[in-house]
Amino acid sequence: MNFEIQDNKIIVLCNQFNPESILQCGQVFSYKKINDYYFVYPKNNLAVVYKKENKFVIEVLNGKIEFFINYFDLKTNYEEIIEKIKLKINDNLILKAVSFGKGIRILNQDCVETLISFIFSQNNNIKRFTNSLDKLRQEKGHEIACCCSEVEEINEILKNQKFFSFPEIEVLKTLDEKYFCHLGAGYRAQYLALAVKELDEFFKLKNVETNCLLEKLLSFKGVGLKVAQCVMLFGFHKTDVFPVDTWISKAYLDLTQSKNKIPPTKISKILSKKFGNLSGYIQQYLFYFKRENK
DNA sequence: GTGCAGGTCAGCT
DNA sequence: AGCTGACCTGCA
Repeated sequence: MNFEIQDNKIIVLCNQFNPESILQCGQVFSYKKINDYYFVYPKNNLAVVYKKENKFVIEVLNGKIEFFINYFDLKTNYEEIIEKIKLKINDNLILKAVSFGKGIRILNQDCVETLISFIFSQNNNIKRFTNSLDKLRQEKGHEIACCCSEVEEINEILKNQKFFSFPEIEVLKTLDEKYFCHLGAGYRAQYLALAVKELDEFFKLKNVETNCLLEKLLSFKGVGLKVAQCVMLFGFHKTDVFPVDTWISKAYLDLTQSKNKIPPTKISKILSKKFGNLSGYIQQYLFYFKRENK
């Protein structure tokens, strides 16, 4: 077993779990690191992750234990995935990236939250659009109530720190272009306004096959291949896609030791064909490695 | 001040 | 199909 449950806490027993790399590897924006505590607030849930007696603990402050077991993908054996990667790949850079990103897991995030977040992210800087997302939560979500932690330092932090839920679909549907402009979305505001109108239909796309899902996502204005694949990987756990952003483009040049620019669509095609359903995992390792070692 | 940022679209060949 | 320029705007 990868974990055990004690009251409202999940004690992580496997090695392949590191909150730093999980949260920093580019898949998620709904977290905050305060001192050595990682607060995560997907949808309307709240948990704090920290180290205790050499083990990581996920303390659930609001929400169900089951929700966070699924969220952190704790039932998947990442040792096995890494073994498969090592068997299949002999490339030095990728092996280095895998060892650097030890403890990365692909979260099971809400597809709506992922879609909205990644539309915000296009051609934007992280600071700016995470501010926009925080503002969206504050204004259209609600404050997440939380129970007392067993750690006194966490209770101290919670005195001054509020966390807000991601707005419900019913609320998102009412937001217009003007509102998204007010959040600082810039020209993406119209994309967001169009997207929220289709959320009822979008939400039903679970269990839809990869190609069909991709087609649907690309039909949204403002969703290109990169955002579509991020939503597929992070919001639908489709691990057979390889999102290519600026970091992966750079990593690909290292990988092939070439200096000519190659179109992202082409890179994505080549890499997903090569790595199959290991693509998503390898993408995360490469992204994290390249961004942390600029 | 000014150049950029986890891409995408429209308008070309 | 494949390439190119324009794009909101807060932050460094």
